[in-house]
Amino acid sequence: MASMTPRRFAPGEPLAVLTTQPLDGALDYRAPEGGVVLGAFVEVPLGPRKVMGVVWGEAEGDWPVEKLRPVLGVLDVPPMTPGMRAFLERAAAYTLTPLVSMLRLAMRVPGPGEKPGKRRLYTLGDGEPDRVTDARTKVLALLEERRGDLFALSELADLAGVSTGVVKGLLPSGAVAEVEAPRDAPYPVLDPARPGKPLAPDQQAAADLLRDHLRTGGYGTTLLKGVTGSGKTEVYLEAVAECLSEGRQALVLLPEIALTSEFLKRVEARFGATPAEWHSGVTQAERRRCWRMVAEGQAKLVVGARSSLFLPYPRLGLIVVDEEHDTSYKQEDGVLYSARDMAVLRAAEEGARVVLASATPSLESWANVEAGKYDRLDLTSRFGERAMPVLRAIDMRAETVPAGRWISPTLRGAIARRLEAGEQSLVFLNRRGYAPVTLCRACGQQVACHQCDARMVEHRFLKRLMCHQCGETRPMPETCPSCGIEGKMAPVGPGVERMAEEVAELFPDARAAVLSSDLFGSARALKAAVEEIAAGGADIVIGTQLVAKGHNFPLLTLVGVIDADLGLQGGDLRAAERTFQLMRQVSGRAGRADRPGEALLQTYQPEHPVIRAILSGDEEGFWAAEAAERRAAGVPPYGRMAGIVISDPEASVAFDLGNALARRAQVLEEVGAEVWGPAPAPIARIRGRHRVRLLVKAPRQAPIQGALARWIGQVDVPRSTRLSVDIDPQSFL
DNA sequence: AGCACGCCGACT
DNA sequence: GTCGGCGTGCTC
Repeated sequence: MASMTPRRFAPGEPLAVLTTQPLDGALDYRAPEGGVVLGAFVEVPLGPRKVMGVVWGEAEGDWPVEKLRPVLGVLDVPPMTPGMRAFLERAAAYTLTPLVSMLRLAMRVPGPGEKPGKRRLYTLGDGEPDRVTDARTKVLALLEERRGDLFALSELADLAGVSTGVVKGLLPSGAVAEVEAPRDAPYPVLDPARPGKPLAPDQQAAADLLRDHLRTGGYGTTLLKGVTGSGKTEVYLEAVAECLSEGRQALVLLPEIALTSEFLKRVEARFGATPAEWHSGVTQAERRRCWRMVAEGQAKLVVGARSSLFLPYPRLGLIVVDEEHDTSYKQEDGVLYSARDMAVLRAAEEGARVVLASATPSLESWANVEAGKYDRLDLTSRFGERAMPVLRAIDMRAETVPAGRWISPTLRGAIARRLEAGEQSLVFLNRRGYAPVTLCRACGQQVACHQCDARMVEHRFLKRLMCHQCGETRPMPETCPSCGIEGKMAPVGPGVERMAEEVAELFPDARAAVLSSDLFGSARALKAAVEEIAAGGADIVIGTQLVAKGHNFPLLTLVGVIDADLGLQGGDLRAAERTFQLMRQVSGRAGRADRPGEALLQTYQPEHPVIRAILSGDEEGFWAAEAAERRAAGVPPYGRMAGIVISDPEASVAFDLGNALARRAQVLEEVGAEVWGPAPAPIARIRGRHRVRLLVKAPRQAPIQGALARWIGQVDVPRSTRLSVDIDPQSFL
């Protein structure tokens, strides 16, 4: 393991280098002058170019030794550890992803090999610009919004959508400041010995157990389950503290960037300093610093998105996956992986502990506990004796709601009572935009996206129609695109923006606020809005599932769910689980110490088992029933599945390949797997590419990856065609 | 991924 | 004749 002296290649000795170029595997080179160790980050010649790679092992030997070119140079960063290399290989094998794609995830950092010298970075200055132009305003607005961040020149120009000249032009007036930043400064030291918040008895017991696990050492996974407000964070921060005091590194994964700043504050309160941060919103300068300090073992705690699993920790002791059930942990484009599963894989390679935290764990984790693979810790008392909200269904069949309206008289009355009492209400609808469908009252046609097999969604706030598949927008049409008749386009169905309109009509004197991801340009703007609402800046909040994710609204005592049945449609394998989790999460937003909350679910099927399980709060019962159903059907987590999506500009090309695969399913049947399809994917066209899907279902213990690789290896994929394999798919689009 | 090579159709 | 479209193949 890590204690062994690494294999050293003498100058001129052949070795294999894995580059980030999309080649099949590693290429052979000669070790440079001075030699090189296994795992070293190197620069090698590839054709006319210089590319980065990692010394991966002994030479492959399939290329004439006399033709080998020497490694150009060794980068000034610690070599990749054996644990990291093993993790990338296992992750590649598990997800059926080329190893080089995995390596790319691990090397997504600007200039890892550059010497840590000084560089010029740019930030907001205190001067006023001598002249104001559109381009200048863009730059200043960006810097204003991201006050405190340091940008590289080209990065700043890129993000603002201007040329570098614009930024330079703002320097003399002092509106933009140039700073000579020492590159890659170490992070402030976190102090695990600082006293934490006093813990309730059940929190203390859980924290003690997690600390014990870390002291014992070795891999293991614990499911930390606790209702909203039960103090899961305080508990796992104790595990982080133990990890830090042992001199090992810890990683906390959060499902959404918008949650990081609040979390960073809690870390600072606990450990006296802010940890390293890694997600898509972090600047290049900061990414470089983080990557390097992690590699050197100086960054002890990283808070980040799923990609922070691929940072080069030399001494990883703990990975926390907060809100482990969250679907955004599944990467749905590019490399398809589940950060929750990869966290377990990485920890197993590093001999680290995993804590999966959630109020509503995934059925996968629940089943792993049942199977004895994971430990389970429960936090039962709600913090400050906060009671769980009262949950009730509103039977929509018994309510009278006019056409084009969705708030029932019962819900309306409940909101009115909260208004009188000076308390907040949340109107929840998991649908962005104004209306999900726009149709022509003359010909009945719905407006569809040109590029995708999907309806355009009206976003009245943007005054445009938007495709939720490809993001394309176009102006709201006056005349029907199908029949050309004017003035007959009509919105059908509710979205949050339309709910805001209804709320304004029903409660004209109330202050209403809409929280939907597309209404905020940045995580910062969203956070500011959330904070204002939490402080009492609105009486009625209208929100999408964004509001279910960990934000706290202390004044909120009522949650009204407009359509509790929404998630149950579509027949997705996880529809019941998702609805159950979402409803519990969103209901958990209501209530506070001195006033219990209430959650009202508008439903047309109050007798549906899922709705009844949500209302009764019988979680274990729900899971047991859901588990029994999945076991009987042989689907995850009690069976393996893989989704194969074939896409091509030509529908027939995609179908031909799908049929060719279906005909050669013998190799899959040999391991007990079945193939379904090909069939048009649920979204049959995205960005002009026709999509065909096959589903593979196999028993839980079947060696599915090898069989899939052999199966797909039998066919030739045309250049224009893309074939992706999704092991353990979460959504079936 | 890049980048060169090369094989066909519209120009000087 | 030859400029340049982008399909095909190669990189140790």
